[in-house]
Order: sequence, then C-alpha cells, then structure tokens
Amino acid sequence: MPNRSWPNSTHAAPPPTVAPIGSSSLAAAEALENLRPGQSLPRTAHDLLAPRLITAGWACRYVTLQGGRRQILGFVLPGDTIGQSPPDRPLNRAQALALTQVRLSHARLRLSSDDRDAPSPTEIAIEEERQLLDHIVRLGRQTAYERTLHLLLELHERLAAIGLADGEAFEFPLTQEVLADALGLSVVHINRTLQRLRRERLLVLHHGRVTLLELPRMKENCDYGGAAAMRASAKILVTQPLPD
Amino acid sequence: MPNRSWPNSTHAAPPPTVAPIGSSSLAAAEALENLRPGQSLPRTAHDLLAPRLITAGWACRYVTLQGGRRQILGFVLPGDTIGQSPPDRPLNRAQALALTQVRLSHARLRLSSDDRDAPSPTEIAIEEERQLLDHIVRLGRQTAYERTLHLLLELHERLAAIGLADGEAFEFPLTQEVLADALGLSVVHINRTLQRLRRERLLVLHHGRVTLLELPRMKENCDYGGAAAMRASAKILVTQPLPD
DNA sequence: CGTTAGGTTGAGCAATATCAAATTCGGTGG
DNA sequence: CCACCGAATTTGATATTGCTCAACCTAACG
Repeated sequence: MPNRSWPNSTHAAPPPTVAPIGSSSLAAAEALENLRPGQSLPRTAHDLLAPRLITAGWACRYVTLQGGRRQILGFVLPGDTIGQSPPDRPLNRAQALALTQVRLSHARLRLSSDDRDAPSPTEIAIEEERQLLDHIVRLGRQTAYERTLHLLLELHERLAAIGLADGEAFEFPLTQEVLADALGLSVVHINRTLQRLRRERLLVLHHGRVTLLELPRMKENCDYGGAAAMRASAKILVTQPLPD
Repeated sequence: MPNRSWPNSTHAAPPPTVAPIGSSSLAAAEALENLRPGQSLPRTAHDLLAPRLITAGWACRYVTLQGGRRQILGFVLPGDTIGQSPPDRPLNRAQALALTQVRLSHARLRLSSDDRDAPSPTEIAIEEERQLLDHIVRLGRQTAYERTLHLLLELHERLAAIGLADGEAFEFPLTQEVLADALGLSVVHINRTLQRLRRERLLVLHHGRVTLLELPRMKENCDYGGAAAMRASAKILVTQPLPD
C-alpha cells in the first residue's frame, strides 16, 4: 500500500485553458487571485483555508502521510467555496492545492441572508459532508473499478449542476496520479482500470476531456446513489424503540 | 473486495454488561431508552436519527451496498450524541445500529448556551468531521496493519477523554466482523492482523477488553496524528455562527 | 530536436479476499 | 456437572486484486 512519493511539483507550469464559470447567480465574482497548477490555496493567519469562491479551475484538499503517501480528501470545483461555513472545521485545516489554473474570488456567499440563489454555509457543509461519506464508502468497500466509476459520476453530477458539463461530456483535467491519490490506488492500476472502462465502452477519455457513454450502466456497475441511502429521501419510518 | 453478507442479526441477544458513563458533566441524563445489540437507533418522522445522547454502550453509523457489503462510517460512544447539530446532515440520515446494549437519553446538549461543560452542536460537528477525515485517510492510504492500530488509538483517545479508559486498557465490545466493516477489510484478514499485533506485543485483547501496550510505538507504526495535520491547533474558535 | 510530464506495458510479487472447515467460548438445558 | 448450541474466532489452502519496478512511449514545449 505504501504507494510512493509524488514529485512535489511546485514548479511553474503553462496555464491550461480553463473555462470560467458562467453562472450569473454566483454574483460578486470580481476575480482577485489566480493560481497556477501546483500552487497551494491561500490560508489565513490561523492556518485555515482563506474564505474564497472558486470561479474557475479545479483544486483538491489532501493530507500527506509517512513515506510520501498522499490521500486526496475531495475535489473543489468552480462554484465551490473553501474556508466558508463554520470556522475551524477540519476540512478547512487540511492542505489544498490547485490542480489546474484556478481563479478565486473573495465573494462571501449569502452575505445578506436574502440572497436566494447562493447556498448558505449550512448547505455547503451538508454537501461537503455528503461527499465525504461517499468517499468513505468508495474507499472502504468498492473495487478499483467501482471507485473510478463512482467518482466520475459524482464529478459529472457536480459539474452538470453548475452548467460545466456538455451533456455527458466534460473537461477532466485530472492526472492519473491525482486520480490514484483520491481513490487510494496506484497510478498503474488506475491506468489499467481506465483502459478497461474504455474497452467496455463506458467512456471516452483523452485530451483532458471525458465523455460518459452509458450513464445507466455506469450507475448500475458501481451502485451509484444506492449505497449512500443518506441522500435525501424523507420517508416515514418510525422505528419505535422497544422498551428495555 | 465484495466481502459478502453479514447475517442481519436483529435477533435478541443476551444483554452484555455495559458500564454507564460516570461523567457528571453530561447532566440531564435521565435514561429514556434502552437498546439491545442489533437494534437500530431511533429515527424521526423525517427518517433522520432522533436527537439523543448516548449514556452507555457502543453504536455505529453505516451504509449498505450491493452484494451485502457494509461500510461502517464511524462509532458512537458514550457521551456522543446523534441527531444533534445542524439538522439534515447526511450523517444523521445514515443508518445506525447498537453494537452492545445501549442507553439513550433525550438530553439536548447546550440547551442553554451558558452550559459551560457540554459541547455545542458546532463542536460536535467539528469532532465528527475530524473523525470522518481520519477514516478516509485510513481507508485510502493505510495498510490493514496501520488501519487497525490507528482506529484502536482513536477509540482509546475518545474513551480516555470521557473517563472510560482504565489507563491504556478499555472495554472493547467490537466483533471482528464489525471491525472489518469499519476498516474495509475481510474478517479473516482482521483476525490475522490482530494476531500479528498480539505477537508483536503491541496489545492484549480478550474477553471484550483490550490493553494497548506501547502507545508510542503504536503511534509511530501508524503515523497517528501525523497524517491528519488538521487536528485543531490554533484555538481562536469564535464559534460565531455565520448567517444562514 | 532534446526534455519532460504524463501515460502505457510487462513481469513478478505482496496484500488481501474467498472458501471451507475447525475450534473456542459463553450460555442453556438436562 | 455435562452435553449441546450458536456466535465468534481461528486456521489452512487457494484465488484475486492491486502494488512495485523498470522500461518504454508520446505529445507538448522551448
């Protein structure tokens, strides 16, 4: 499992083209910072992630452990925020890294509590927690094949929700190494898993762009949605506790 | 990885002796419910976990997926609460199960915001999130050996914090099957891993009681604390609720 | 063109799962 | 006290999955 080092690439890299989020509902997006791939997201004096809104590009939160192992905790996509929501939450204390060129805005969500469109800190926290739970299930009880499918579906869903998906296709700037560190697998195995997915005609992937070819079959194959029964549903179920 | 079924034991079982939490700081603990091992924790009409304080016994939150696989998301120990803190959080939507006899109280924490001892909903959420992140790291980037150590250390730390640890020893009512479902491993492998830990004289485990023999070496061996650098450090914590 | 990061391949191996059959252990009933 | 029962643990054998190592390839870039 050791799964060695990853070259601590804080190097300068050519800014890949990244589509800025077009959403007009995420107002106040006066771009204030620009990060290049490999740069850390800004932090406050207390070493928390500084409150920001990502308006373009992908980032990730991660943790580093002995032996150069790295575990990616989750991805931050355009429209997502960091360092918002109740302060001092562990997620805001973890490391975070730009995976592509990233554009940040200081915009605080829901400054005025009558901003109907923007999500509230509470809603953000809920969504983040849902993602964490899904990640746990993937890592704990799914095969490499299932994990990969499951993550791709989650990313598609999130991107589609903010209008960054073109049908079943979307920009996919993740390196296989990043994918590996997110899914708890080795790069080589990720590579072979992706090959299998292509061979099975479940997706097309090249040039940093992916197309999911059969959503229904993909979802079946990885139990998408089924597992996390904690996806809202609301259903009267009065499990009345027996006495004693 | 499939890791088959677990007999859906909703059967009646002999109530094991469980030490009630002695803490006097967790007041208002008028025992209202008693669950036997295997029973589900009570839920609200909206299928959320009902707000409760666990005053004795162990429970766990979990998710079930295809093929009878189960992933345990975390353990609930005496002094912990469920269904508290911002409502409708995914954790409160997951399934939860009593692992031993469990005693529940309706006590709400921090009803009056001047209750100095009890943790606030925000503090609860923070601690829960920290546990989730640790769990992700364990599952994603640690070996079976490391995972097991890491979880034992976490449990010891939590139990010690509420006075339920007797030095480095504590009641440990978890079945190897439960351990397996928490750590994403097979029962057989958990068994062999525990044997190794015993052989290495890192712990003694029998009769539902465990003693950790060399905390420092254990912590080294699993990078305890090191990984999750997001363990609180700066204190500032102005739990000032952002506008919802 | 040389360099480089990322992707691909093959071979061998280590970690972990699966299956099936003991064995141990705490009750329980005789 | 003893025989028995089911749950939990343990064991051995074997199968799979996923890891490591070491090349090699390819496209992008200066």
